[in-house]
Amino acid sequence: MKTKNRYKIGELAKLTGMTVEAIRFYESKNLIQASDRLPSGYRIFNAHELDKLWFVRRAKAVGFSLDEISELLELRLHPNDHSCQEVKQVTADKMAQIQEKIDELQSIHSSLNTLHQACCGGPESAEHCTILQILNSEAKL
Amino acid sequence: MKTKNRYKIGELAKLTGMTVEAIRFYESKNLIQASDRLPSGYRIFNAHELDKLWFVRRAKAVGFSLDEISELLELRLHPNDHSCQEVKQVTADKMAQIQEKIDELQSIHSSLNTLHQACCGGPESAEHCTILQILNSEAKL
DNA sequence: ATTGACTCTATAGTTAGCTTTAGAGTTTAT
DNA sequence: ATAAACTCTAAAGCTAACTATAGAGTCAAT
Repeated sequence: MKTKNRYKIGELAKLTGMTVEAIRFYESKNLIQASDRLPSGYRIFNAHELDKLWFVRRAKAVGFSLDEISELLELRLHPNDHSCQEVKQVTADKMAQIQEKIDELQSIHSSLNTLHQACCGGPESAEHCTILQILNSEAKL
Repeated sequence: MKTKNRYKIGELAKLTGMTVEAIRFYESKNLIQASDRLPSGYRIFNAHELDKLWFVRRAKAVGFSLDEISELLELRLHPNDHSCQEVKQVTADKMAQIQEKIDELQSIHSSLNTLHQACCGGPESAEHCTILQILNSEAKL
């Protein structure tokens, strides 16, 4: 089964839940590129660009700016050592940054969970009553 | 050892790495509150407000809006079932949302790691060369 | 063949989250 | 006691990331 490979901008919008205008905006920022144009000027996008749009959505949801997303999308192995060193460096930096975000999210998640459990008569309900108090008391462990 | 409990706005700024103006802005949005004012009008913040500022910083870094952060900060157990149900609901929703973010971050992290390893002669360097290709190939596993 | 849905470019407007500016008073270190 | 550093309010300005508007052309279904 072959997957479709020519999408008009409105189709992309429906598939990704973005607006047509947002997609044109991302194109103007070079996050994606129309793979073709009809004689009328209509943009045509291929499946690869659709994948990129999904990536943009996901990366945005976790707090990356469009500039950072652009950097991630442009990361690619090249067959020479110069760019290889660059990729090693950038990936290492980004991974560290992402790991920090994961850690933050996990501690917020765990605080929310404590709050959730303490609801309606959990054993901690007397001592802990806000996210901050939980974050602080957990930090002391 | 008692921890300090009266901070002027400039001290908070130094401690948290925020600007004085940003802190006043957060106060204007009710994310934090001055616990006191000097006769001169100078704001005085206590240690609890300092903790809140740190929370704001961390939550912002993982993509929460100030409105969402405000919601999280206001979450607290109350001694009646009505608000308890609300807290249960809100915490459950936020936890699910956070878990999604963690999953996104982990898949991006793992793609970056593959890219990182493939650099300079890793075994995958021939097949995979961008984040997207890695994300896609991993999705197929 | 025509009409309704879609797309184009260009430009202006919007919202969130700050930053800057201006002018005036306050604190603190010498 | 005075100057440097800090703080105040109010209002305007800025950047990122869109959204909306206008006017014109295009496509698809009847």
